[in-house]
Amino acid sequence: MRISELSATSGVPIPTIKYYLREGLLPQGEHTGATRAEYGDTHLRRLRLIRALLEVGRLPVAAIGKIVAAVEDEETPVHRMLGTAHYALSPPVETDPADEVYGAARERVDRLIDGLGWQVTRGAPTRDELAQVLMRLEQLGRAADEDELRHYAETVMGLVAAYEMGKVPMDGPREVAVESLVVGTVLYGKVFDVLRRIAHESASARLLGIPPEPDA
Amino acid sequence: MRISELSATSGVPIPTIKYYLREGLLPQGEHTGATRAEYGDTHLRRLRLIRALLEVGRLPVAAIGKIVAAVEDEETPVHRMLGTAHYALSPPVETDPADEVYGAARERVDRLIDGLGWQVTRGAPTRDELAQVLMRLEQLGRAADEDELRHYAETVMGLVAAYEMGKVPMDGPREVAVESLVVGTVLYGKVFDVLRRIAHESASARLLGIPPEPDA
DNA sequence: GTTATTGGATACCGTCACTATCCAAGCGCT
DNA sequence: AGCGCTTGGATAGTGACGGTATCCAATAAC
Repeated sequence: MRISELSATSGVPIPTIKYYLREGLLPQGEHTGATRAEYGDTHLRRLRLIRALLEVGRLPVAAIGKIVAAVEDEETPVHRMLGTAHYALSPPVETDPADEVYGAARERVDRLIDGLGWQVTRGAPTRDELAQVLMRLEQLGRAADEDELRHYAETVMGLVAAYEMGKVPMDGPREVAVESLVVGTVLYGKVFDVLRRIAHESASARLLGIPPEPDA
Repeated sequence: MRISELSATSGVPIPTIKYYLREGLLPQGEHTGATRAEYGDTHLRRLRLIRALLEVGRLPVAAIGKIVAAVEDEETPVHRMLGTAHYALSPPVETDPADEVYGAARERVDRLIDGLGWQVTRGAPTRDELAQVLMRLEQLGRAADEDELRHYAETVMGLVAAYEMGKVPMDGPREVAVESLVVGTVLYGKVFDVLRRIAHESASARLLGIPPEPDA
């Protein structure tokens, strides 16, 4: 497959593909001459992954680059690789660590995780991410109830996560494992988010007694 | 409160506050003279809302503008207002409606919602949003199982949404209702998302038999 | 009267994800 | 061999977005 064909099949313009190649998101094609290179199914698949992470997950190109780098470095053990990929999904949280309000929120997060008995690194960026949101909620007068959080975490998220992780093929080739993990995290994350918003609309309509739309 | 004080208390730079005023995200202060205006708690609160939606929810400024406009237009009935706010939370999905693969995904979404008996407008952007994600999942060979989706939707999302909607004070002033709805949708959405990713890490560590970190 | 601040208008900036343009080197067809 | 078209590679430009920076005349406060 030449680049023009790759572009046609994927729907991604050639200059954009070149850009991804430059940024290292997409591996180089197999050179068959000074001005010719051959692309295969891996490239098509990778391209679809990139687009999904960009458009659905709204991940920055740099983060996708990190994920890809972790996959391609054969030295990295699998669990480190999964960690890298996973952490690249957290947007960098810029908060003054000396901020008191933030510190309190962060402590609540640590307590929550410890209380659940979950095995999560101290330095996980997700801890800060969650603390950040809890802080905002407090500032807006809608602080989250700690027991409620714990309840949702154990009855819902724990099960969901365990189920999803079970689907990741750990024994196959490493890039399959990461791709599976990342796709699961990002795309199913979106699925849950949208389902929740759809459910909101329905609940709202019911609550306000809005008559259902007649069938078109 | 003058603008400098508003800036100091909120941590938002003065030029940025001016920018929000220009864009209509923040209502004008009460003019007490040609070169003086007074800001109150409403402004501080609104400012925090804006920052939360921007930084946590990553909503575009234009979307926040729409939400604010819906609140401020007293003509709009409450359920319309909630709808506007809610729909502003969906990023515009640009997909060729003639695309066959997409059409199939969209049908699955409609079937799912009908099957659940949920009351959701035909034109809801969330339907397209979900269809889009399902399509991507298919393209990546990780198509969602329809029964599984239905299961999660009814046992988890339905309950969560009904619970959260119950917290929105419908009888108070309208802007309180919208703010509550929006904050709930966006910030708790993030809470769930992050909790899920944290749970993932824990599940992954367990699955791979990574020893827990010693306490620091 | 002097100094500092304000509201308001306008122009500019940095990041990000592309796009556009060029170019020389082939490839393939005649 | 001649010729047009595509390719890889390099470099520069673009448009959207969320701010910043600068200026200004009109005051308010001392």
